[in-house]
Amino acid sequence: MSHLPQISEAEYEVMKVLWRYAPINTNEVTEKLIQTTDWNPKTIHTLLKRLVQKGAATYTKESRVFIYTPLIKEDDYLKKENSHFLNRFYNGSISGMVTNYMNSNHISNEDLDELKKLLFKEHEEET
Amino acid sequence: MSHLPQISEAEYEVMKVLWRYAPINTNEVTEKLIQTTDWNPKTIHTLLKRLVQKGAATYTKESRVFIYTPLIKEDDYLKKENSHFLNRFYNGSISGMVTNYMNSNHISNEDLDELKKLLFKEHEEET
DNA sequence: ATATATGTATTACAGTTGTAAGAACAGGAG
DNA sequence: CTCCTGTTCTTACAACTGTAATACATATAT
Repeated sequence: MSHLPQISEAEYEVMKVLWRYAPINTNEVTEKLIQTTDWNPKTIHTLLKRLVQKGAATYTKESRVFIYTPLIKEDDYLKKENSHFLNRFYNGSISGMVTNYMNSNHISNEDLDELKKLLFKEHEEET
Repeated sequence: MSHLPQISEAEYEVMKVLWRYAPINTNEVTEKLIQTTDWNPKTIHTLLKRLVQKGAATYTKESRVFIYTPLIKEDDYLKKENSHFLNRFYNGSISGMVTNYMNSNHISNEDLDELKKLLFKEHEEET
């Protein structure tokens, strides 16, 4: 998978649609996105085109219509963004991030329980 | 504190120096940064200037030399970036982020222990 | 065959960012 | 008082982004 292209924030919104619904054509992508954004369809077309240029997605032609498929995996991309974020702000330490988050933001009980479950599971695996 | 200015990645590196060492003059900032980056001093000067323009920092003149001080708090900024990151990639859920991280990246034992400590503490407080 | 409509391709344009170079200015040396 | 040197200020410029508008091409209906 060599190295992932850099995807802007708006482009990422488009990628989320591709990851969830691909193969999906231009109009369908547009429909999905105008439900969650206020973007002009032309804008969405531009973003799709840029994603193809960057190698993040590709398409096949179904007569005159383009049908898009992502070329990079969501997990790989998230992994990259995680690392980048943690390195930038927390010197790579996820516990540093969680510490700061728990101190500065309100953490919901659901989130807290979920975290505990995660760690208990991990703990059992180790034992 | 109204709303925090948007700080680019390179500018953030400069802010870290200001947060740690302010009040600090141009040359001192430059010295610190050329140890950790390969930036030209001119580049650092530009970044300092942009931070002032954006309202992220300010300076006083000591004869011809500028002495910088941050105007925004590191914690506030981190909090903003945390939220932004979690909303963008994990729908605001920190447990989602930790889940993904634990599945995709190797987590060190130190980090894991640290996380557990954090959660146990929180747990005791609740009980 | 041709017009129409609907998709795609090209072009636009300002703001941000990375990365500096060059110009201008002021304080200290002589 | 003048010049040098170190500081700051102005300008540069391309890539990336957000946000589209306009132009072009082609499948389908008539």
